[in-house]
Amino acid sequence: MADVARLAGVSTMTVSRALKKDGHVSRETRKRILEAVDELGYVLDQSAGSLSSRKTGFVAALVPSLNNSNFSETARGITETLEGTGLQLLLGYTDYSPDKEEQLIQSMLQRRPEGIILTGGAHTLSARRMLVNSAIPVIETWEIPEEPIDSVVGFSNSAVMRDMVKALAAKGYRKFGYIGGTSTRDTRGNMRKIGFLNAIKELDLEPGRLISFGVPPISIEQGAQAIVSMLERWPDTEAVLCVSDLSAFGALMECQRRNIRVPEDIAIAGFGDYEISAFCHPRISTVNVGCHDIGRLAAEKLLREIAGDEAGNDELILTPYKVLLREST
Amino acid sequence: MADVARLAGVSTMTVSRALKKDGHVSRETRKRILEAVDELGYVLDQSAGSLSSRKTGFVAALVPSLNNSNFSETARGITETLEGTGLQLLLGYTDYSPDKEEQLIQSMLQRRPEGIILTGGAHTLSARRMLVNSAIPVIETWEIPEEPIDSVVGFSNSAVMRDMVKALAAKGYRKFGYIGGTSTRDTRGNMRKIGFLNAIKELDLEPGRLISFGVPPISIEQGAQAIVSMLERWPDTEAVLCVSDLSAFGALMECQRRNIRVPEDIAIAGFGDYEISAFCHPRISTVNVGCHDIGRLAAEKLLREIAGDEAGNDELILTPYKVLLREST
DNA sequence: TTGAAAGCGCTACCAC
DNA sequence: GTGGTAGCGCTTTCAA
Repeated sequence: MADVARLAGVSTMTVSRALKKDGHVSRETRKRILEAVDELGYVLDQSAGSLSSRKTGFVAALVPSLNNSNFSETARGITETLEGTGLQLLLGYTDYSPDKEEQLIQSMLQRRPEGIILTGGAHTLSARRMLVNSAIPVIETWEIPEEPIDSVVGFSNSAVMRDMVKALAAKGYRKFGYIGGTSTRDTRGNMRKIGFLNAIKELDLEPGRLISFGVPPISIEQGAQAIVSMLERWPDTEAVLCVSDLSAFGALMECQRRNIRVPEDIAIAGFGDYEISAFCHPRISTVNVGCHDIGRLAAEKLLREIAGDEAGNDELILTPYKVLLREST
Repeated sequence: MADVARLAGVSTMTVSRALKKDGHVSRETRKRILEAVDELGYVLDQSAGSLSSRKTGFVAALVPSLNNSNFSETARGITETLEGTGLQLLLGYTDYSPDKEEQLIQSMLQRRPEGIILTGGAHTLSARRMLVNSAIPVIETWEIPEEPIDSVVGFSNSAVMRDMVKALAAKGYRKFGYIGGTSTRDTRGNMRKIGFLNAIKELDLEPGRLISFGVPPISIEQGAQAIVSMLERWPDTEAVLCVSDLSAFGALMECQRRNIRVPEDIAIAGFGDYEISAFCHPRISTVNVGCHDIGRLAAEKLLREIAGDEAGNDELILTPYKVLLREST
């Protein structure tokens, strides 16, 4: 920067101002400076700037996984909302592990982000402590934690599944099965299973018929394998709910391979409203939980807190969801 | 850090050393320091450390998009390889736009990454200049640029499509159609189309039958719409190649809806070997280009260049691909 | 509108 | 194994 200043015949301070949008610098001084910048191929060093201004321009976001999951939509919502704000997203993958989350939180906080967006409300004690100590806004998403750290953008995963069971029961189905992952670490998956079980109990239907298969996020292939297990153990199952659309799709395709008609022989429903469910044949019933909006709303709330407009106001933003009944049920 | 040093009764320098893995600090001094760190809830400030050590610990990677695309696999390969190296990934989405890429490169370089991974070889002049000026290792991926900036990890998109056409021609298909996106900005998509056309010419088959539909990455729905156009204009088409598996899947499902048999009435092939293609019914013929490996190899090469082992040695790493013929052809 | 001085929080370097 | 000093490249603050 000193080189640029010298070439333009000004002080570094003036260069610094010229490089910001708001800087009060005369038109022609700025022009001279920008020419010098261009000639030298100078690129501002933000790490130095951050240290001095005590604003890093970072925002951290932690998701369980990005591949084949709804969280990629949420991440996109965050990214799009941050675009143009000058904030850079630091993205981390927890792989559904609280320990890995803790480790990521620590390394993210070393970068001094101005805010952080988390998935879910299950964190290690140490992680909670670091977050509180950091004194930056924290947004938890995708569920409703019992003890939120700060603000929340989410919905009740159990209520969603309960609604789906009821919607299908209203169509006459009585013998329900559920396909989910094996891990207890996927708290959202667990809540969905609980919602399923509660609905079965409320409706006084036959319990049981739970197949756990694969580590979240469970794949198409695992959905296919799970439906085979399901039909071996309980051949008279009438409707199967899956923890996600991908497993539902795997189950559907496996049925087609085995000439099991969907929905005549068995109904299949998923979760997440992936594009695949809307265009496969038959189309899969599912739930749209507004993944993209969760990201957008979380980022917007974070921006407001960072701006100081709503600092410290812990808000619970409930996001809407919609059960979509389609040809597969 | 001064607070920690005071509490532990040492200098800040010793605290700094204790907080690195390699620091030469006595067992008990380190213990005392870590206790002080814990008591005060101190978290190291890496932006200050970066400024001083002139190592930011950042690596930048730019991909066209993450949602429903092979690039999410590549990003995962990069992330996994970087894990445990202490390097933090800065991820950016160019949306297939060279201008947006240029803008992202500029903002990434302000963070002083120690290396950068790009998708493709088409960059604006200004972007190329910034990259060269930055003097950090640059890895271009997913294609073979005519004028690489530095090292490359990729394959020939046109050769892949040519091979696919030939594999299908060997099975007896003669009247080929191609479904791709409308944008000229997706250079990989363009190269695939060129490979398709070249193969048709080499085999002396009937030309034409190109449907362009939608902005990349083209969706399942757009694949469905495209096959409808294709069959309206050229009802006797025998085999359709799609720019990606998602569009192939959309085309396949649309055929099922219209009771057009695949592959008896028409054969369909995709690109990318998405999980969906291996498990839908019928399974879709496609090409596996090792998306995950591209990410892994690019990150590994970058790490070697950053370590200085291979600094400045511009390498071309050709990644293998494999045509997979399945039930849909 | 511009400049000078001070210092952000850490680590490189060298001394002990 | 440990500490003192200097300084990374910028922005804040205050003065002109």
